[in-house]
Amino acid sequence: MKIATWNVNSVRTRITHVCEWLQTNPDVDLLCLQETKVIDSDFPHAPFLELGCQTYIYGQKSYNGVALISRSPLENIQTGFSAILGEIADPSLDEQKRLITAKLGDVQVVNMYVPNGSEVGSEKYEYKLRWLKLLREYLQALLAQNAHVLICGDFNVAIADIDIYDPKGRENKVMATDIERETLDTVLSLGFKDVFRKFEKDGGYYSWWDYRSGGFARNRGWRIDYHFLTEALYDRATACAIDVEPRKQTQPSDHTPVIVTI
DNA sequence: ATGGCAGTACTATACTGA
Repeated sequence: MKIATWNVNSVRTRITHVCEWLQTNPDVDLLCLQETKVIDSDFPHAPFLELGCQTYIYGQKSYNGVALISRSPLENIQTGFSAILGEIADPSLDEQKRLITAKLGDVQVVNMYVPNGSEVGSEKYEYKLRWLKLLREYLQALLAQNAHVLICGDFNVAIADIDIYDPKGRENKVMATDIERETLDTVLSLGFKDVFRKFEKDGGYYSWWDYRSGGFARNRGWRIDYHFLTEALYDRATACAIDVEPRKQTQPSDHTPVIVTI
């Protein structure tokens, strides 16, 4: 089975890119989208249905939004923290639509769009850290119910210096501070492993490049989109690849797909 | 050191992203 993750930076603007990519990659069973940027009633279902895909969405106006595009029907779709955790102490953590989960075969897939954090020390940065702390509780609950859990998406954290084209000064940069890394580490310590690094030990591989200053042409990127797998799934995985082709096209998303084969 | 690019909502420019 192949599961892909892709922050498309607006599913409506990127609809042609996404559908062409699904046609070029017919063996991808499930595509996890982030930053759909559309309310549910305006989601472009038709192009996906025409490709024989099922759509499961969780969106909001202008910002955030996640979706699952699947070749076959999925089961147990749940959106937001509270669907798993019940009432949460800080309801603001469910106001932004960033989290959807479903079962594909024996794998519980979690598709997420972690908050960016804006600037170190800002209100948004604190929100990101609180969001990640609640994510730990959420995943703990899912792990109690499922043997195999795969979490993927835009994590907005480069987990190691090797995942940044130029890590100089990263201690004070959002997406790369020690606090963000440690907070995410605490989540992953529940038993998740970065499957990309099972197959690739070298640097220079990224999933996001700034639109500005020719970031992609100069390969000045960051690896912030991941699949983290529980142990048995990690062992089963046979490949994990970043597909840079969509990033080369005109009017691309600033992120490109990452695909794991299990 | 700074700004640079892009999408949305709106209809000029602010907000957000990373």
